[in-house]
Amino acid sequence: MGHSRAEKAKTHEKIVALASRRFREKGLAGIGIAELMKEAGLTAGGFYKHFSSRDEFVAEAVGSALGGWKRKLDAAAAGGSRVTYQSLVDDYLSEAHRDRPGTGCPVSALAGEIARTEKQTRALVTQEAKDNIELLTRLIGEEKDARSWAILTYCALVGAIGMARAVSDGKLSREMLKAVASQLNG
Amino acid sequence: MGHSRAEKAKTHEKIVALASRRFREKGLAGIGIAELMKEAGLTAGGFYKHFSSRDEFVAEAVGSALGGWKRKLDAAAAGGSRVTYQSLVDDYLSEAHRDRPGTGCPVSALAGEIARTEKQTRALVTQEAKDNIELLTRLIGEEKDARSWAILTYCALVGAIGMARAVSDGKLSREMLKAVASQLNG
DNA sequence: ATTATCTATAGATCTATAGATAATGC
DNA sequence: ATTATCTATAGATCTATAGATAATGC
Repeated sequence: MGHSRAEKAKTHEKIVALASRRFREKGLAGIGIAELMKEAGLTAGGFYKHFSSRDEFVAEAVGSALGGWKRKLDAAAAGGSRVTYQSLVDDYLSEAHRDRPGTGCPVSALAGEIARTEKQTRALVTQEAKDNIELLTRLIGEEKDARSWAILTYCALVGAIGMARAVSDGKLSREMLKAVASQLNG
Repeated sequence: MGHSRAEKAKTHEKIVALASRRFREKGLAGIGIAELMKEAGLTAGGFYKHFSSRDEFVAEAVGSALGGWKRKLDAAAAGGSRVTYQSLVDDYLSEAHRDRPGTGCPVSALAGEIARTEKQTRALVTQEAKDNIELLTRLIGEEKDARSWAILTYCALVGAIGMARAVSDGKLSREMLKAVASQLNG
């Protein structure tokens, strides 16, 4: 029975981090509180001392997934390794990203389900979309319809990973990733 | 208590058609058998005389949604009203389509969840994707990378509708539909 | 006689809560 | 004394099945 307030904060963070991964892997309805708490090494009963309801919890976990993804992008952009439009497109459309939804872009994994959640969660995705479109617009640079092309890029990336995960034909899946990357990188 | 074999077939079709719509609206896990049967004017008990399990039923309902969507496209292509690349893009990216997932493209509504189903259902989506890519390739015509651009188009369409439904900002949602349409139509 | 649907219910699972236990922190 | 977690459980819901009812179809 862990106990100090500091430990409670750690426990809280651990549950949310685990959920942000599992929800991306199994869907927002694909895993229950009991299973999540068990995986976190806890019992189900303690859950409601951390979260007031499942819905509020889902919103926090999705927020954490979005925040983590954004931090990943920002860190890459800030770090020595220069992020370019092309490197971003290529990394996003990699087979590694396709095969690891749990640590990948939360929007591509959950957009369909998020569209059906209450406004609170959708507002988080809205901010994420705005940030990503602005980042892409900056990376594209000069051209006068840069923002418009950035939006096409973002939608194509999200759609391509979603489709590449949904089809059962590995060859078609790879072709999709390659074709979208090559057309975007032009 | 309806009764003849002909009526049973009708009942079967009615349940599947309703489910193909509700699943697109509420997600594959968003509605249960009891509620579906009630909406169809039946009781839950009869369900398993029509389907051997929920999973098999979901596969059939998704198949029906995909088949219906394909028939819609084929009918439009065959009918007097000429389908062009541009008309297809514009119709797909309409606000009407965004706001009516139940009768819209099943892939944009369910790709994320289908990626997590067994192979049977994913094989259906694979065929749908192949057909749609070929249709788009034909519509694009001459250019030597027509197929590659068709794949980009398909992924962008699916991604744009998914994103436009997920964000809570109506202005951003509309901007996405417009931007993707204008970039694709060149 | 057969069978399509209905009534009733078993058994599993899921969210949520109440109260017990064992730490922390005044 | 307070509180973080655990044990136990209520109540709802969900999939699936067994047996009854009321039609069809030989």
